[in-house]
Amino acid sequence: MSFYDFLQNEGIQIEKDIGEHIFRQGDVDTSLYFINSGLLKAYYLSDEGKESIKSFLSHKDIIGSLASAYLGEPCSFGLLCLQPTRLTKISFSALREYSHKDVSVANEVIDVLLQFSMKKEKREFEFLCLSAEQRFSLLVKNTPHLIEKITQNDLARYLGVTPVGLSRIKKRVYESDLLS
Amino acid sequence: MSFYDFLQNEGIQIEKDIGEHIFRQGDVDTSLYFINSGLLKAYYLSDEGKESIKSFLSHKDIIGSLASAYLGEPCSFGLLCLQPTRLTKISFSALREYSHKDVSVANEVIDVLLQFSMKKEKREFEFLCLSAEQRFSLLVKNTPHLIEKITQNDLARYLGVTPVGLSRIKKRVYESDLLS
DNA sequence: CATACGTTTTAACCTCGGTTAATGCGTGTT
DNA sequence: AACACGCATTAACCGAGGTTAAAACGTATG
Repeated sequence: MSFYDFLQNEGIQIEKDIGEHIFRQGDVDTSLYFINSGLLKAYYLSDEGKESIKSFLSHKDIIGSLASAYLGEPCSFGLLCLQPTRLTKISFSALREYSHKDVSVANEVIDVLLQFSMKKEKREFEFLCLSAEQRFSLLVKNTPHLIEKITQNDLARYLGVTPVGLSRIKKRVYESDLLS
Repeated sequence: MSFYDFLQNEGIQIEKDIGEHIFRQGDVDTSLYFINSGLLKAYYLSDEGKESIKSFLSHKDIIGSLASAYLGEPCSFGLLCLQPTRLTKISFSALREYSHKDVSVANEVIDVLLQFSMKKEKREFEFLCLSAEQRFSLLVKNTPHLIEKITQNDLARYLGVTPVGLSRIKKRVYESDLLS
């Protein structure tokens, strides 16, 4: 038994179109979602209406609200399709039950969580140690394909600046590129 | 068999004094450390000499470089004692071996990783969505005991501002508190 | 006591990014 | 073709925080 067998056996296939939500901020959703294809954004919405993007998700990513699945809290963020998306929905508690019975599934879950933790540590590092301009340049270097698929509004809200701010950053970066 | 049995049986007790390092940025260290007592800071040092503090660690926290333990990379941050500290050092790979043999240990590791992931997501949220002033106010509210133990220099580098900046933020916050 | 060292505050100046608003640029849609 | 709508850029103004340096505090240590 493996994690992917679990996905096959226990997962529910879901298809969503552009603009549709998987869940909304404030919902209780105790599922995890494995993305087969498409593109989504996980985003926070403040009381004042300011949107901030937590992450973009695509093929092979796994997403869900841990606080909701693990603690039963309402989701602190929403999950929205930017492209038509096929996902496999699984129950977090069912996965935990399997993990208690099956040591190899448990260890695959550990691997998933280790990958996830390292990803979050990397983002923490970027916010803590780098400027918005450095975060932008790094993103251009590391995931140029992603940048082509999303609007600059969304890219800005992912980097933690406004669209106006990102436009200025781009101008600075590309002008200094011309000199070198 | 439980995770704490593992700590007892396989762990090595370590004592360190103020100013001593557990490991330095750039080292390869494939251990995890359980903190019995004391206080540490995990911190990044940039090429230009700028320090940024990733986290403060104390009683019952677990720390280690995942990238180093899991992938064998050099540690991207260092770990330094701010108070005399007693730790239990365990081998990451030994823990992984135990997890492969013992389903209950594996599931405790899952719990540890879930807690860790939620902590990192919370910090991501704070950098992405909140101002330095809001992060400071939240820290005062949530962990007032920590603030008494560390210098304002370290607090600033944890919040992602300079000590000068934090001094201004404090002044603003306390002056607006007087009014209410 | 005197000195030295680290911490915190304050001040002056500057830079980056936020805000608002106007303009221009696609790309549908009717 | 005309219009509307969302996206991107630009400009003007503002504010938060960075930088540098000085001053005000401790609190060790000789």
